[in-house]
Amino acid sequence: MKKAGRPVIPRKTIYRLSIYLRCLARLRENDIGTVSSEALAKAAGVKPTQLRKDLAYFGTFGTRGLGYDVKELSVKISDELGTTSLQPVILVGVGNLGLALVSYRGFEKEGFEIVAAFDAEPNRKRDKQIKQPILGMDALPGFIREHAVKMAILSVPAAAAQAVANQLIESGVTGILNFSPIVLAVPEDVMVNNVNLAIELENLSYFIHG
Amino acid sequence: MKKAGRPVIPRKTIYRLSIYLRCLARLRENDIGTVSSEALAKAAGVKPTQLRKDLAYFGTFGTRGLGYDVKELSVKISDELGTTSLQPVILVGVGNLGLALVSYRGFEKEGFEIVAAFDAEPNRKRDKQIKQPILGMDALPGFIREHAVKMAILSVPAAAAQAVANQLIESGVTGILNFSPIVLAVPEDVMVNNVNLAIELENLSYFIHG
DNA sequence: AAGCGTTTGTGAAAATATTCACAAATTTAG
DNA sequence: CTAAATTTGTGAATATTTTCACAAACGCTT
Ligand SMILES: NC(=O)c1ccc[n+]([C@@H]2O[C@H](COP(=O)([O-])OP(=O)(O)OC[C@H]3O[C@@H](n4cnc5c(N)ncnc54)[C@H](O)[C@@H]3O)[C@@H](O)[C@H]2O)c1
Ligand SMILES: NC(=O)c1ccc[n+]([C@@H]2O[C@H](COP(=O)([O-])OP(=O)(O)OC[C@H]3O[C@@H](n4cnc5c(N)ncnc54)[C@H](O)[C@@H]3O)[C@@H](O)[C@H]2O)c1
Repeated sequence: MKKAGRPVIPRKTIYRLSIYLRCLARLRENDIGTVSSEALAKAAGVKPTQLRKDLAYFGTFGTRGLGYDVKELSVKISDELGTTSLQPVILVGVGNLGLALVSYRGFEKEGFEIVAAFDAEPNRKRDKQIKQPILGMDALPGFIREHAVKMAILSVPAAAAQAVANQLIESGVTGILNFSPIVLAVPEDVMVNNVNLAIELENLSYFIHG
Repeated sequence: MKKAGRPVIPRKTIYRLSIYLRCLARLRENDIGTVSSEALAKAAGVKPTQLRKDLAYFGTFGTRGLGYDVKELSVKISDELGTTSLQPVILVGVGNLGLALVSYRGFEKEGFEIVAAFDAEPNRKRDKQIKQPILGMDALPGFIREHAVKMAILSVPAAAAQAVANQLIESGVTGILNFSPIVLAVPEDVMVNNVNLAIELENLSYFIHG
């Protein structure tokens, strides 16, 4: 679960490293060679000391008096996050949301590729204009094992989510990005990241009202 | 920004209250009248003490020896979150993702209604089978003011996100659910919740690999 | 090559968040 | 009605995360 022989890096730090990586990418696009912790932190929406502390968990990359080399820091963070090679991901549930996700071309440049989609009714969905194959659920276990897929996006209705999650885990998936509005019960060696849009709205609503 | 005259409730607690509310809803569907902190915490994926501590921020609702009344606790949490009345939300950017969100019928039962959608090219989108009107960006400021809209879902391309956010804020929006993969710069009385799917995948990837 | 200005890296301190431990309240069984 | 069994609510203890404060390191200018 954790990188062996290395300090345990807090979950929140890992999350922020992803943000830094995206800010650095934009600096690179603008041909900016070096950046100070102050400038990068501002772009990422955090405090400079937090940025430096985050980086300190896995190395020292800056030059005092100057700042960080944009390209070098990008590579170091990528290395740490393990996003240097393209990772295969599958998606289950090609409905309204699933289709939008499968069509999205933005994941590839961030290191992920949705290699196949699965649905209980694959034939109804086959006419869609997407490059991935849409397969039936019977093909799921074989595909996962054959392609050594470790991550899945789950966008089926809430009522089906736990059952589908069980199938995924059974076949070897250990990371699930769950869009259905329920809390999945999973073994502790499986990690679930929930994206619950109603909760995000509710949260916003609470904090913006007096 | 905060509820006046009440204790400050941590952001993470507010987030979990939303989760408890959804677990309670499912208990209600199953006609379960009371629940212990242990059972509810298990359903929500947290520890019982944390659940009790979270509730303690804004009241005491349980009966010792018995647990919580499911219906009563639901109402109390809803009250606290302010989700007792339907809130209007607008969406800007009716592309692949935006269309899925606008079509989604699940928000209403959670207290939110997407009342209108906006796009730079509304006419190209008008053939879609959705109940909301799709309007041009020129109609945005008027609509926001007229309907006193406070929250917006932003699903435009990254390159347009900051400019659109500025327009929203200018017109009176104070809460933005941002799907574009950039960090928005906003005044401090405006709150942004980011949903960045690539980061969620990256995060999963980190923790599942050894 | 010396001095100045800048910016990093990091222990220590402060702030937050979680968990523990247990008294108090209440139900249930007898 | 009493005693045993539960389960809450919460102060105190831990753990985690963020922020502070400043010495050390480096580039740049002269
Ligand atoms: N669409 C949104 O904007 C949105 C927003 C928030 C949350 N969600 C959640 O995301 C999930 C998907 O939403 P949606 O709007 O795309 O729903 P949808 O009904 O459009 O699509 C669900 C898809 O899952 C497939 N499916 C159903 N049972 C299955 C099973 N057992 N195995 C495999 N596939 C199965 C269906 O055939 C369908 O294609 C839901 O849980 C929903 O609550 C969606
Ligand atoms: N589709 C996905 O699954 C997905 C996943 C992760 C992130 N995102 C992010 O969500 C956002 C939307 O993604 P998408 O796939 O729906 O993109 P899209 O290109 O399909 O849709 C974008 C829509 O925004 C409209 N638009 C463009 N500029 C505008 C402006 N200035 N004002 C108003 N409307 C404007 C376009 O007309 C289009 O309808 C992007 O930022 C993308 O990076 C999408």
